[in-house]
Amino acid sequence: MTLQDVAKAAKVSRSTASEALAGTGRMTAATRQSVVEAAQRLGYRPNAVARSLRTGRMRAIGLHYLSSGDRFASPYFREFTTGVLDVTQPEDYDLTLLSSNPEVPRQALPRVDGVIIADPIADDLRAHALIGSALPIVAGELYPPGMPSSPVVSADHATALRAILDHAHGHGATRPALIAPGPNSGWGVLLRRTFEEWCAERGLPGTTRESRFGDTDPVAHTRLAAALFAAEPDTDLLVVSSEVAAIAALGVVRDRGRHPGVDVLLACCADGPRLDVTEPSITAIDMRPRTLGRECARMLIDLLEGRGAPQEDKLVPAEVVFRASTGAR
Amino acid sequence: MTLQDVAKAAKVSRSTASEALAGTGRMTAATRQSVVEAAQRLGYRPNAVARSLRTGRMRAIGLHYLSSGDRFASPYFREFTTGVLDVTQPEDYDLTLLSSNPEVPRQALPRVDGVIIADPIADDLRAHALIGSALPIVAGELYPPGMPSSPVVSADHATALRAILDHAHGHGATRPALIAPGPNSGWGVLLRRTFEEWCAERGLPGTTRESRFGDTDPVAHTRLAAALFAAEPDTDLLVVSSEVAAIAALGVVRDRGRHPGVDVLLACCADGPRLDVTEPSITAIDMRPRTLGRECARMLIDLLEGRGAPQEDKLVPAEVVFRASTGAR
DNA sequence: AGGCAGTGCCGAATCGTTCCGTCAACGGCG
DNA sequence: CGCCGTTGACGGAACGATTCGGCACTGCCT
Repeated sequence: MTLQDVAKAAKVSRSTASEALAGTGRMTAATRQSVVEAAQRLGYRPNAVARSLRTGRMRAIGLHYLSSGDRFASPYFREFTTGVLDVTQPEDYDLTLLSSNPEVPRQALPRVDGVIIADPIADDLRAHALIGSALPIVAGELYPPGMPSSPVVSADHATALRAILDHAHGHGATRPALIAPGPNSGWGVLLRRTFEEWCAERGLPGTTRESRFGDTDPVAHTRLAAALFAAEPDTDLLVVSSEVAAIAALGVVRDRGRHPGVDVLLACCADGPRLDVTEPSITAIDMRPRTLGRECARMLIDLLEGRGAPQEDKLVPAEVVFRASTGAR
Repeated sequence: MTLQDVAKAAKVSRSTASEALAGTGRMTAATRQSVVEAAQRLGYRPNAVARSLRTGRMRAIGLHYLSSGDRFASPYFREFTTGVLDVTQPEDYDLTLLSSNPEVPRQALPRVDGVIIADPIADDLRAHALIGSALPIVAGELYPPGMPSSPVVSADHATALRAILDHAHGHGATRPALIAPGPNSGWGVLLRRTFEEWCAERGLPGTTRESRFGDTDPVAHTRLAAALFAAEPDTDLLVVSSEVAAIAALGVVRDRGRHPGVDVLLACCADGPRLDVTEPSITAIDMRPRTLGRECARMLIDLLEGRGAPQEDKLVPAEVVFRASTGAR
């Protein structure tokens, strides 16, 4: 059922049929009408692929995660995706979750008008390929250093982290430590830099350790926290990056006979549902993933539709949820 | 950067270039090599749209929800989607969340090889359009009566519901009631039929009420439950369909001075995170959305790749999580 | 030498649209 | 009557790949 068939049925040429249905071109109302009726009658539906080939437009945007399958199990990415849908839906864009099976590197360019890269990671080859593809790209969260970049929408982790540090300092903490991802994640870099700057400003000795971005293995996190306390037994404030790490850290603090929320303050850079129900509950940064997703999609679509001109990086506020682990009652 | 350019650079024809890169055709190793190098050098990436137009294959499947934006906020659909990704990812298929902005009905056929319809609803025009499109379709959950259908993967709600009813009956319940969605959802129809059959088998008087599929307004559910108890004050077992409805029902039971889990047993046909923390916690059916998503994707991809031939409906087991509301200690 | 089987590469058609240039018909006007 | 502007519709060239039949050439066998 192609345009050709409709044209034949309406006894006009392909081009006339096309223009009739598109509402463009010059023709009598009667002609247009008869084409529309023929299309209706035959149940004609335009072939989106052919149309896209001709026009170069897809009305779809892509979403790329480092290994989507696993990532998608995390509440953060689900929320992020929901935020993206909040915008693509009313704008009538499809959202394509780009496959990222690392064993089958995709050669061809995705069938989308632009791509959102959620949390770009330095060694993600697919992300590099996308960035090098001339497709419009918007990133959710900062690029790690040395990665080719694009406009970025990120949460204001720095301000939020400082709020936590200030708060803990106000409660008497003077031996802070940070466990955060290494330099392959822009987020880790920012956390570390912010932490170190803050320590320098206060003249405090800051300890840092490096975790693996996206690591959900509690054992690894426990080991990391234990090693940190072994080396720096006087630590009285520990900031970790992920929910899993926070829960692991809680266990380690307890095992050492210390009292979380009292003589060791604990905080997490990424809020999660479990942090509210631990004992004590754990202070965390709400990164506003849904808002972030929304802003990414908004920026990308504005870019594609040529609305506004800005295309500058955007910072969305993040909020600290203070809980018992930093002394809140 | 098209195949043409590569061909020119390698001093061969378009067709030879195409075949060289695809690994097909007959040519000397040297020729093939030089094409590959030219492609490499020029940074050539095949245009997926052109390729799809020619071959008719997209290597992408679509996912349709009734109004994706909202739906996607629900844990059920997120889990379902994660399950779909579990399969599409390793198979290297993209997953397109089909836009379903109801105000801009899509004319064109989606750029996908097949579609999964999650929870088909009778009055969903887009679902009808998809089914009528000759694209391979797999549905997650039963079709409502009167809807054109396709292979279906569904959870075994009937067995699970019967398990709940039997269990409650064993605890002495003799006045059962069911509040479930009406005939526009296959799920609602199944629940109602199962309930009525069970009541008939036991010779018990069963009361039923109709809720709106996907309704997340607590007020509506409260009203429904209150009306039910007003009409049938002796009800000693209430089964509702959704998390929101269950929590609303709990309130209603309490307001009437009855004791949920003791003199009124309560159960829900769809488990959710909050049902575990209510007081008393509420017995519910775990519909295994992730498994369901996986099975849908598996079936669709098998269909597309021509593997196996079955394409028969599939039933995945659902499990009842017995909690305090049905008398579990 | 002539025939025949292989080999290596190319030309051209095709997928279904969109869009621009062209053209015949027609009516109005000087 | 001849010219011109307008109208309505059409033809054909893209868009960028895939695919297959065919053609020239080589080398071997008889």
